[in-house]
Amino acid sequence: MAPDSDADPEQGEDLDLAAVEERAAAAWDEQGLHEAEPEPGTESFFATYPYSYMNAVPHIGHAYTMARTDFMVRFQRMLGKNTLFPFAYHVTGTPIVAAAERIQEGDEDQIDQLVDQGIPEDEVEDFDDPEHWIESFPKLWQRDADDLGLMIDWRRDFHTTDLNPFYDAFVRWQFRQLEDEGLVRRGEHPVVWDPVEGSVLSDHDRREGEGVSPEEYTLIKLHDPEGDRHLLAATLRPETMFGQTNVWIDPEETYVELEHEGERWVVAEPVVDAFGYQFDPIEETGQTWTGRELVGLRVEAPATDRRIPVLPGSFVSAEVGTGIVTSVPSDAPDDYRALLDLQQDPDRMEAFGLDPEEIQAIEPIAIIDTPGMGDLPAVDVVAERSIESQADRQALEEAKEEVYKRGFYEGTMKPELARVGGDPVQEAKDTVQDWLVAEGEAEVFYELADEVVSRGGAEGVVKIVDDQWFMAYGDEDWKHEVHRAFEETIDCFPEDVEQQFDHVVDWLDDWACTRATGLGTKLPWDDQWIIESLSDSTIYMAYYTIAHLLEDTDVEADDVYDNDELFSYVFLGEGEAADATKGSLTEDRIERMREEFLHWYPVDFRNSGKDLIQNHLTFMVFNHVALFDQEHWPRGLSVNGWVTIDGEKMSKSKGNFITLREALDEFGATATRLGLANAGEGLDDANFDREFASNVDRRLRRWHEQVTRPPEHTRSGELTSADRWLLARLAELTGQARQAYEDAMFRSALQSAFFDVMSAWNRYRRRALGEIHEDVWETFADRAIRLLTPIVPHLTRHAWREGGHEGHAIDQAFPEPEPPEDAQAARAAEELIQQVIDDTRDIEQATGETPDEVRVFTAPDWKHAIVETAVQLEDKGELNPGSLTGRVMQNDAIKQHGSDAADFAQSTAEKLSRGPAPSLDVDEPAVLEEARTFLEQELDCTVRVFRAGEAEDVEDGGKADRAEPGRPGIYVEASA
RNA sequence: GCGGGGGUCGCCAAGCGGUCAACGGCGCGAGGCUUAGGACCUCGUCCCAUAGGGGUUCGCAGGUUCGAAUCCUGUCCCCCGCACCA
Repeated sequence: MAPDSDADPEQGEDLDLAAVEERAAAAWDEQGLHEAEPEPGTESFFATYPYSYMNAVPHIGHAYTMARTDFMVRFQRMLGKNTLFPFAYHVTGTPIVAAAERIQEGDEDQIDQLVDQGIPEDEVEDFDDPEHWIESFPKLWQRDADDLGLMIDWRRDFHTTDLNPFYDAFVRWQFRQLEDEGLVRRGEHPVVWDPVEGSVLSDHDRREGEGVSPEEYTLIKLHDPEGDRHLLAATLRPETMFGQTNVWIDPEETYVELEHEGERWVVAEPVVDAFGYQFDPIEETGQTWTGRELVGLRVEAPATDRRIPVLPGSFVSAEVGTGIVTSVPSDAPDDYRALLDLQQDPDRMEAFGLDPEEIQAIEPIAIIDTPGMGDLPAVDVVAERSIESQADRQALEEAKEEVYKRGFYEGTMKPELARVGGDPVQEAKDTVQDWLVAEGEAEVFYELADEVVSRGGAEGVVKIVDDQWFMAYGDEDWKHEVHRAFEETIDCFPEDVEQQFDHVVDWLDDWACTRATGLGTKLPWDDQWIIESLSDSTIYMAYYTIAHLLEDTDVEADDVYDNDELFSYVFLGEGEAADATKGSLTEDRIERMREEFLHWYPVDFRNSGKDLIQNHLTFMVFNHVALFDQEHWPRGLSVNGWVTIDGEKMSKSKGNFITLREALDEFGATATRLGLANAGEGLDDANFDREFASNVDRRLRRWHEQVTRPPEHTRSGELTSADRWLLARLAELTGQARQAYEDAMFRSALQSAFFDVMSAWNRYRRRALGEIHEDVWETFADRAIRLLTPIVPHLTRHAWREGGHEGHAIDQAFPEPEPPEDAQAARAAEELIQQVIDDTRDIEQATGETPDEVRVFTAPDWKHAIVETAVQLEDKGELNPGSLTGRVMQNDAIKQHGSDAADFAQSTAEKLSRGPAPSLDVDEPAVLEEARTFLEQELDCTVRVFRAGEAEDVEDGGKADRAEPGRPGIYVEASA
């Protein structure tokens, strides 16, 4: 299409937005607008959006985040920067594989999901192969992103995992680098395990228990000296071990003996399997007991110097922990209530052969000080809540919650306790656990907080793997460098999130960075592991700079694979290009990559949803800091909230889930973009208002008409005060819009660039009585188009060309404010006019009369003189009623007004100390006289303007005396 | 509990020491335009008021200040995160 062939085929017709969008997209394509090439000597702006996972099409939330990135890119382009906005496809991990499996199985839910996303039913079966997802979804993303008008350079796209040998090579290089720096470490890790499949049971493979993860228990070894074995009691609160008074077992349960590394352990029978996954080797000795048989045993408990008895507790369940509970009646309501139950039941004691005297003697031991609670919180809470029995499960759960929370977060250990006396409970917990484990008095054990069932129907268990790889994000030196990056190189949008990042950096610990299953890149030095999805995507923005020079070129993958010299040279400047040359990979080509990287890097703006603060965005900074020179650390991180639809959270069940495709089909690109800009800004959840998106169309048409069609009545020559006012206002709005765009506050930008510009224009047209100055209109149209271009580029391109300009709106410079020289006076004049209108309307409203004639009396010179003096005094900080009165009374022209002058001085001094001074450089009579016709139109009556003191012959109702600078006296004459 | 962010005129939402009865949008009311409706434009939309004013407001209670929606303290409530999940 020739550049001019679209010159307004529908001029005079209704604006056909869809056609406008289509032509703009075609023209940009033709122009190669989206294809970013390094331009030496030009400042670059590299913006990215975290590539999305290719198991679904983009929805309106993705669109929000992507559009914001695009707004910024286009704005920066208009500032003259060379911009790059690339995109890629994330396919690492298990979801795609799992979903493909479900299609194979004919899973209806999964099929429906695909159909809901717009996949034709007869194509659904093709999605039984993960690679089909990887081929299909990127196309849909590309289609929708293009239709939304994102300025993406698709030549640089790619997908992750070893299905893409080039990216695979890049990630392998990255991990070898990290490994060299000692930042990838190996350790133990509890995982949820599918015992049937013999593999990790990831969230996506679960039928039940999504999101459930292992909980850490401490197994306390309660030594039975008689039998030289240990009863293993499971607890979440090892720090309370100082308060043990007894042990609870379920008398109806079977207990078995296990042997592990020479020790004999006793646990309830149902938990034996779980032990098999966490303790290796472990064997059953064949010895078993009923719980009843264990009652009365006396065991030695760690952290106490007493032998404590094993007692029957009906609340004990083998479903939780080990079926053995160590009893801390001071802090555990369950334990205390069970103790009371037993103590109050002589028959039961007798039935179990217990000595009532001994049982009665058991008392809770105070171990924790909690502000606002007694020494024995469990005792207090059981009494307060009148809990009558250990069988009252719900009341006890609530009581436990209350006591645990308060104790854990606010309590401190009693000072007399060994090792942890005086410590906060939160710290003591770890201290005691470490101590007991080190002494061999306890073991760590994991259990699932809730049931997990695999899609195959197997019940998930916890398994300890001992060869898990971690990113060492817990490393203090590394954290320190990351903090420095936030201080020195990174700007956060909005600024507040920097504190959140700091916090995340502080609490972040080592991150399990490999998985046993799913798609991904194999860990280079241990290929049974696959690098997980958050770890293979931390520095890939660098890969964008060269992706198009590797993929879909004649470069052979083999020449890149494990060619670490290549990446080290391109990204780090290490070595020489010649070192990395290999086969198809020529030195020229390598230099070209280096040039691209140096031109584009670092990332200037990375925009994502706020959910990525605590993982991806932080990881990204960690990895950049570890690998790159400081000059290539990220520069800008931008975060936005979630998108709600018409004020409600988007969800499939509510039926308000909108894909980007649906939005585009319903509203078109322009209204969708405007709706997204209007949806929100900052961290708050944004609201995509469908009504706005469909109604904004009308506003756009009107906008379009006004910026493209010259007004009917124009004039030229001298500028009037109305003209100057509009120019001043446009300058002001330009400044505001510019600042808002810079800060990624796009709703504010839209407010200034669109709504406020239009409302200023409306006022101007009335104010100018329909006689529009042709230069002013030109300026208005030019500003309106440019200011809005980052948000609705299709429409502004069209408007720009209709205005007879060459090229694209997007190629124009973003305007500078450039206020006219007399802007201040122009605005003050307009304020004066509006003041008269407002005051008159107030009077009308108060009196209920409709005026026939309004007489406006401007303040006399002597009042101006007083205000002027007041301003001078204020500037010197000497303004008060006395000083002002004294000063002005030295002036004979003022003094002759006697007490009127004194009173006015008094009130002026008071007013100025509170608010701003009225503008004194307005020739009020002239301004009002010039605006008289306008005033008459607005007030719908005759308006006459007088200088105070020059109108003795008209009735002024005493209002002429009221006149003040900036606030003329007004007399309303009404018939009726 | 910890970290972050909030509670503003029916709804959404700006403001974050004086220019604030408090921007803007939606909704609602009135007028203009129009054959009518819609769209558009204007005015109004806490209470009182026949003169541009007064009163009471910005979760609640105190406080600092000549002056507070804005600062401080306390208190109640809401949202997000506290991970190994993409």
